[in-house]
Amino acid sequence: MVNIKLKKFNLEHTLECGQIFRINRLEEWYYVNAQNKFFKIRQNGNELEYHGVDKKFVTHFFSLNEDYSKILKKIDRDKYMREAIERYRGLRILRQDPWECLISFICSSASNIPRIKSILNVLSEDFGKQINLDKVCNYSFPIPGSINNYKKILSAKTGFRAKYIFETNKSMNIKTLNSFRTMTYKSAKDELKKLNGVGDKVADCVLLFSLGFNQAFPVDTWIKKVMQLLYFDNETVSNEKIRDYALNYFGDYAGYAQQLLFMFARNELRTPNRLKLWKEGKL
DNA sequence: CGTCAGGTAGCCA
DNA sequence: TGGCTACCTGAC
Repeated sequence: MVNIKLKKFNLEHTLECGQIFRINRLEEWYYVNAQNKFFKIRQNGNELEYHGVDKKFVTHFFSLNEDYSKILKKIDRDKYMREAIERYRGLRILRQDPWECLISFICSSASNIPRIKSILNVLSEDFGKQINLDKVCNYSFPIPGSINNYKKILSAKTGFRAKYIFETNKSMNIKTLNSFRTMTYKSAKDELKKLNGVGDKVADCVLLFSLGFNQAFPVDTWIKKVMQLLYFDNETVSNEKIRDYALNYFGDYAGYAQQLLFMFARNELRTPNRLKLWKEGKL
């Protein structure tokens, strides 16, 4: 059991903001597959209850040892961010396993969440190890080197991503991934982008969600829309320009700003019209 | 049936 | 650099 103020952590926002795919909600419990673990966790006010992992794991995995107030203070730059913070307060960046995160986001390109989930589950069933919790059967994410059957990868409905997964499985390992942690943001990103199937967006996701680069600012379609509207007078600008602007504007914790804005844009401003109305204060 | 979805590689100016 | 387009697949 962990006690943490609701204002400083929100399990639902943290797990449902798209940074992790292998989660399942069953009534008030979240069943989570991550880092070789299969555990369940729920939040009741200021209390976190969990089975299958210990306090040390939970504290680390959910970044509970980060100074949340300090982070919010740094990104709270304007009325837009303030509103995103108010609505999704308690959202934290997870500390995921870099390998699992890398493969997951390679799978995410030009896809959607249900499909990504399905691919990752099939890959785990085919190449991972069985783990049980409460008689619920599940599979750990396959370790580097073990996703080595191209036909099986393809039959997980990975499509054109199959070759990226197959190649990455051959060339990448945990040690190399971990060595990126001590590099500069730019060097680490360049290294990741050497992998086929890894571009700016996927690299930034891996850097932010698993390698500790809190300044990484993944630019996807939602972030692009909301950033253009709020900070570029609704003009079309390149992803690179958006990223540079965000890094400069939000600073060391730009990644937290990205997640909050992403949630806000995706959940509440689905249509461009709503987005515009919101900016004009008419929502 | 076309379009589109949390992108990227490859090609060309 | 900047601007295309094809790419697996499945849900509208």
